[in-house]
Amino acid sequence: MSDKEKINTEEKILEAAKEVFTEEGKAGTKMQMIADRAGINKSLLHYYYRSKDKLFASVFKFAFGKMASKIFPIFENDDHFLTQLEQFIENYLSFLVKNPFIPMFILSELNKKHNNIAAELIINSDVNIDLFDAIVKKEIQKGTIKKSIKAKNLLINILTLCVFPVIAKPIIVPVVFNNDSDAYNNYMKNRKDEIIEIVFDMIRVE
Amino acid sequence: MSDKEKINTEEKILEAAKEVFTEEGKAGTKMQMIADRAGINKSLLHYYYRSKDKLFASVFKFAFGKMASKIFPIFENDDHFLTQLEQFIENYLSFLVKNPFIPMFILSELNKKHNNIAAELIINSDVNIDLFDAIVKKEIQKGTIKKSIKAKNLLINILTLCVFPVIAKPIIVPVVFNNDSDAYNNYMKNRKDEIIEIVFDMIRVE
DNA sequence: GTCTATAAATTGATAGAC
DNA sequence: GTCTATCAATTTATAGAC
Repeated sequence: MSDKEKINTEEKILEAAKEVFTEEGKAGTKMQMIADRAGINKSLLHYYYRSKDKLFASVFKFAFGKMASKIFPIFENDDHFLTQLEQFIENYLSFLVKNPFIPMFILSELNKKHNNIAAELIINSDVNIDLFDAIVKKEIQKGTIKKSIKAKNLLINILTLCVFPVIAKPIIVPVVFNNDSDAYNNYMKNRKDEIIEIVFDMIRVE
Repeated sequence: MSDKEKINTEEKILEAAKEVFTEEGKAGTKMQMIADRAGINKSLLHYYYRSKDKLFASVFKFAFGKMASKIFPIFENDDHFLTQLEQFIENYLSFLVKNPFIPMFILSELNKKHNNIAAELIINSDVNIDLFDAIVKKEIQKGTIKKSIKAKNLLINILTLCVFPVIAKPIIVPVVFNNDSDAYNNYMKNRKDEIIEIVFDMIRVE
């Protein structure tokens, strides 16, 4: 059999594994579910990925990498800081709405005591906030944002405001919007402008 | 054997189940773990709670109830709205820091497609935001807060700012604070004042 | 590479002695 | 009420035919 088809099967497995793991979590995922979703035999999962742990590691690594890639390179262009901020929030929110299970999956697995695999992958990643730190410092010197702003706090607040309404959807829809999904969707449609207003108020020079 | 000891065993099981379920999730929890944590025989779990599903339902109900009880009655006194807001944020944050796994547990289980038990318990609960809605409306009429404030959005934003830094701790500590736990703890110590400043800025009449 | 068959271990749940 | 023993089902993983 050709190399091309080998790649296809391996890819099919990984795609199916991404779906099932992110939807059901590591412990809730069974190898049979992944095989069914990929439309192949269960044995092939082991042929390509050896064990459930190794397949999970691949999926978690991908999910965290995708999340990080959406967050960290966004301030690498030369636009005005406020423009960058606005672009980031729009871009990140749209990513989250399209991939609502990824942040929940990452946070949930990291909070489990019996999942060292996930925690170690984070520690061994080279993700950091040095770039964002430097940009904020520069903007403060330029006088475009409030002097008391701390980069770490600002970043956490921005991510907070974007992520939470997505992962809390199953509780917001019934409790806040009386099971009216359209009301929630409409709320999320306006969320970008709301976040931008809040964040701009945070950093505005007084 | 006396009624008193019966209650003690049943309680011991429930306490152990709360710990294990919230830490490891439903699928990640094994009945043996709960028995070990409670210091009793595995069979007793079934004697008192019939099945894993029923025990999970008890724990989820408790967790959601505890969370709701911390959120919703706080605006039922006659204090000034801003004072109530400040008290709520302080109270809720301190609850979250003491019970960091409860919000993650609730959100994680609700986001799983194969967990109808959790979703149904939410739908059948009578939690709603009518009271908070009414209070915000009244404050707008009194002119103490901005006219354009929407109660639903305000509530989501407040909860967002409180909950996220707690559930995202395992990612904030390594990525934002370079594995410096003390820096994170210090950040959380100042979090109350930071949230209050943000929220007051949101609702301030211009 | 892909399948069937099956091993080996785990786990939820029950029976029955005390 | 609490324990030991055990069942039955599930699930990860491997062996071996094609």
